[in-house]
Amino acid sequence: MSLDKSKEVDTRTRILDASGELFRRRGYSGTGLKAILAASDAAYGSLYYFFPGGKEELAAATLRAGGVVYRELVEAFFPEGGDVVNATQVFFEGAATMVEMTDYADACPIATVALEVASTSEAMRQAAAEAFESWLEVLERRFREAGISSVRAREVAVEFFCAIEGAFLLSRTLRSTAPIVIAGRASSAVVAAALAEPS
Amino acid sequence: MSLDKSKEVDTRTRILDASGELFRRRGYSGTGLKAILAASDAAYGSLYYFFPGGKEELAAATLRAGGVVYRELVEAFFPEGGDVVNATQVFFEGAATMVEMTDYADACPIATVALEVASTSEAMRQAAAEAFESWLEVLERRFREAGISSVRAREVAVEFFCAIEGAFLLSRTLRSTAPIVIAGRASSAVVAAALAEPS
DNA sequence: GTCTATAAAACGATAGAC
DNA sequence: GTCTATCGTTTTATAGAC
Repeated sequence: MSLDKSKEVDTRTRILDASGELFRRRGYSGTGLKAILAASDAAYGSLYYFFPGGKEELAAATLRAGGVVYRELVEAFFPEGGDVVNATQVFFEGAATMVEMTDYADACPIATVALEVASTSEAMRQAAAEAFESWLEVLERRFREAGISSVRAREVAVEFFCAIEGAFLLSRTLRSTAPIVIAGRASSAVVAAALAEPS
Repeated sequence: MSLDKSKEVDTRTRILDASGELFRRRGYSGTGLKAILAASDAAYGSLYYFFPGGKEELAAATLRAGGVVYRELVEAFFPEGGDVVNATQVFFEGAATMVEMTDYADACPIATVALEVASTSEAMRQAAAEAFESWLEVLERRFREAGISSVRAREVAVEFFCAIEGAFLLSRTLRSTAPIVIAGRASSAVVAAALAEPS
């Protein structure tokens, strides 16, 4: 950490930013190290200095970084004590806007790589699992705080996750935001119904 | 077509079967042609004889074949005039069983490749989109026949799709069938609620 | 239709100078 | 910490015999 708050990002961060964008768009195997180095304006030497484990270690770190960014995004949309039904609706609307603005390129930072490596790399699978779990924990906590029972809060969080991830897949494949809009309406209705249940 | 119904499958079919399994488990870029040829006991010459466009044409054909198989699976679970609420429940239960039996390797035959190529190959993206659309059409028709309004039938079909695909992703990543069970209960409840709506 | 040999490029990874 | 040169392998694709 330097003392002055200079805005220049260090090489490690530039590599992680570039790999985050490329892995999410083209997948793990579809992204070459050369492309990452070109996009981050770095050299092979730097990559293997920061990530001695090579491509796999870089990808695991990229999954963790993407997991943190997205968890903070969920926390921003679901502030403590806020209206979880409205937050759900607004979250899906924001997701639809992001997907459309990036021409259906940027959706979930984890999903593509997670499906690729789930059966081939245990280290990467676990990094993806921890990212997903951290999102579910935030949602579950907010739903519980809003008055939903502990068991139902976890279930509603899982349903929320499945809805947005499935909608991302369908949206990017069909090149339409309609699935995200439909999944958003359905999810906010699910949250509202869970709130109305006897606790 | 030979006159006798011999059970030996032709080379083209063997290649498509092998690519279907490998692409779904390891993704498009993660699967080499050599692995496909080894698994199908075929030679380079045969592959380029049947698929002159190379890997991309093979993958597009594989996506179409997987789309047909899965559409027929949905049709088998949703027979004409059957109980769509129960069919939804049983479909998710069957999905959970399949995922568990294959040690979390086989879920959706399209999803992994669809996410990989959505932003990089228009031909493959369209093949995946047509597969997904064909599944949605079957579900939508069955929901309409069961008395759900036209607009709602499409929405419920999309919600069904998002739930199962999101659950597949989470299930394979966490190595747990719980997300599929939760998504199945939620989806059958959604179908039941749509049936109860005034048409 | 099938086979092998091989081209040509891209891949991940390493070594060693600075 | 960064850079380049390079190794060895793997990749997709083609050519030509059969």
